[in-house]
Amino acid sequence: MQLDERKYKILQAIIRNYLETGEPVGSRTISKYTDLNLSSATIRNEMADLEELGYILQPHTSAGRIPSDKGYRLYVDKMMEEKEREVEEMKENLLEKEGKMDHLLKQAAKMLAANTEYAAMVSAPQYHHNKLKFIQLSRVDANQILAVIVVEGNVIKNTMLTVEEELSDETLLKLNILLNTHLNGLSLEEINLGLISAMKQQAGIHSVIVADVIDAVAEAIRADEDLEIYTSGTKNFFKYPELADHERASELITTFEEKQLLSELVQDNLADENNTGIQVYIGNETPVQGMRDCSIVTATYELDEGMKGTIGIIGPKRMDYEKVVKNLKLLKNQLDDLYKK
Amino acid sequence: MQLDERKYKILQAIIRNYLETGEPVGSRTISKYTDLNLSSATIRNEMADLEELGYILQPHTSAGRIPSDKGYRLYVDKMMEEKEREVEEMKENLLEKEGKMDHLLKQAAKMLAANTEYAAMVSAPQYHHNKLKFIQLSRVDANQILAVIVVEGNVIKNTMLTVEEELSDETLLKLNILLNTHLNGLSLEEINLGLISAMKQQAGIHSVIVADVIDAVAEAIRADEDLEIYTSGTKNFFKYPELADHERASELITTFEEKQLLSELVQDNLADENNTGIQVYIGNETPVQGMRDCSIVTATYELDEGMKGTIGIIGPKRMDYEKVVKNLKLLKNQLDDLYKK
DNA sequence: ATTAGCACTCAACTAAATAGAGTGCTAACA
DNA sequence: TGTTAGCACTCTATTTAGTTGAGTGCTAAT
Repeated sequence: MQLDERKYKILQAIIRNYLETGEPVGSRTISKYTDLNLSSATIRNEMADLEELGYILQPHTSAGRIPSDKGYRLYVDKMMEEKEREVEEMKENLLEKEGKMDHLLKQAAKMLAANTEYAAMVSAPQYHHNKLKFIQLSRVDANQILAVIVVEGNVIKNTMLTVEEELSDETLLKLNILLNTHLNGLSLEEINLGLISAMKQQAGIHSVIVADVIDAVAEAIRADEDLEIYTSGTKNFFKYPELADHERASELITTFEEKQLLSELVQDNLADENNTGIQVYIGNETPVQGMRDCSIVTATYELDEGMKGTIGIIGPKRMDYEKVVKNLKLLKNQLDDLYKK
Repeated sequence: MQLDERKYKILQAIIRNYLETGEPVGSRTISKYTDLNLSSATIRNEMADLEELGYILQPHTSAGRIPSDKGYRLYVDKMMEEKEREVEEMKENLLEKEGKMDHLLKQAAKMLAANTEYAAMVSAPQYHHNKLKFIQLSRVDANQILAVIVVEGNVIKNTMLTVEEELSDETLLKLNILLNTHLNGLSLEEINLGLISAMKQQAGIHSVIVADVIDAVAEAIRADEDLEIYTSGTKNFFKYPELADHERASELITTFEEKQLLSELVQDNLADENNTGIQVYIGNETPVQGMRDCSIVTATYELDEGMKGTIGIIGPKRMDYEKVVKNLKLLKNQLDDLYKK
């Protein structure tokens, strides 16, 4: 049996209707809803076929049909093609003031959640393949040295170092020069043991400081572990009865709050080199445990200098994919353009 | 009518029992539960009195009694006196590694939530009455200057300034000296308009940079707006049926997620000078809208150099106050001692 | 002052009845 | 051959009535 045009139209009608109501949809509804001018009996026959093909299923014998994951998948794939061009031009300016990055991203998450009425997440950009730009040691107290490390993309990291002996201005200057001449422009991979020991040798009795600074540098460049994820719109889970029973809601909200699992999702997304566009995970396709009853739609944005992050929407399987995709594309464009202006 | 010893014992028994079960408790239960050796009829009489006094109430005519806010209040006040000394000695070391502050606080929130089985919040310390310790301008790029500002308590703030003309090393050094000599050791209040204009004059054509730096300083010292609050244990709301119906849960979780209102709670708490210990808000006493059905228990911790923060538990009114107070005191002590070691 | 006893109340549960949405199948129709 | 009307059937959801049981207030006896 093949999925012909009419069958797809019926499937689409079922899905659209189910998206709205959240209730299983029956043959009579479709018969009236569509402009196919078919009786409910004919629809029933077609629905039996669609069920056999695995696109829809019945919660129980005498209920209407609901879309299966496979059904959603087909629908989404077709829809994505259509929407591709629609977003191209609508690049209004939603992001008011270019405040600090974290405020901005928090704001973005909030906006996404508000616009879509689903739960939203925004990951801070990951700094991949980054190079050291600048190091500065300054004396703050007699025994405290502040190390400021600036990495490509203007990521700044501060570390306070405690030193035993008091350092003279001259020594400090020397160390600054030593660090900058050796390390500037290098990536994490390029700072090898040979280089480090050479530097330590030159630093003489101050090699401890050099070691500390290098540790800090490593941490600043890596910055993997504290991948920040901003979430918003948790309450929207309650809008969809199929997610809102205690068991499920509790699990969902925990997953959403802990962010550990979301973080893995983001990592996967970013690791996938050829993933440039929108990613849709339906039901069991999701890599996130505890969100099997949801759909997740993500997009990857890229700032200047190879900083990549992920934005995403989490909602019921019957989410309004069109709206969600539109919103994500919009925000993705916003973020992509952010550093180009 | 007076609240005598016996009446209080019955009230206490009612509350204890209600804390456990969450169900209205009847006279017969109390008659057996306590060692007062009174019949249920007698208890009934006393309960009628207690209700008249406003300490307990009936959800409906033929149900048992539940504590009113006033009842909880009395119970908590008495309990607090008793528990005061008990915590004094138990200062185990729960906080493993002294990582960065934010990790530690996140951890603390998690631990609180896990231990108490309620929702927990931990605010990052506020830096009140803080003084400027150190300023450093460094050139990163041709047109980019990095300003590092260190405030008492080693709070560090970075700002990237973009400059029109390229600055020479010499100019930069001059500006550094200018800023440090004028501003170091001053608090926000002490940096007045006269001082600022004097500095601008000395800076000559570079007065724009001075202004920018001063703005950054103001922000660094204030740091009010981005009061960080870490939360954990949202899912615990679901453990208590009286909080878990959709309407309420949705509201609660939003409040908890948005943190705006929590932030106000923290501010109030910190502003209250003579609030050194544990604060308990029962039901309508809470300053946080949308948590009228909850109790909130908070404690204020204080790090070195006048940095204060708040930790708190949010749960149903029938929360296990004893456990909560114990846990909060413990964590408070941990945090208080953190910088003394 | 305390208590046993009784009539009364009311939420919560149970079981049966009913309604209604939806299906599959069959036979008739174009 | 594809479409449709019609009917018997299924199954959930809702309603209704009846039952249970915990708990109360009041009264009269101890």
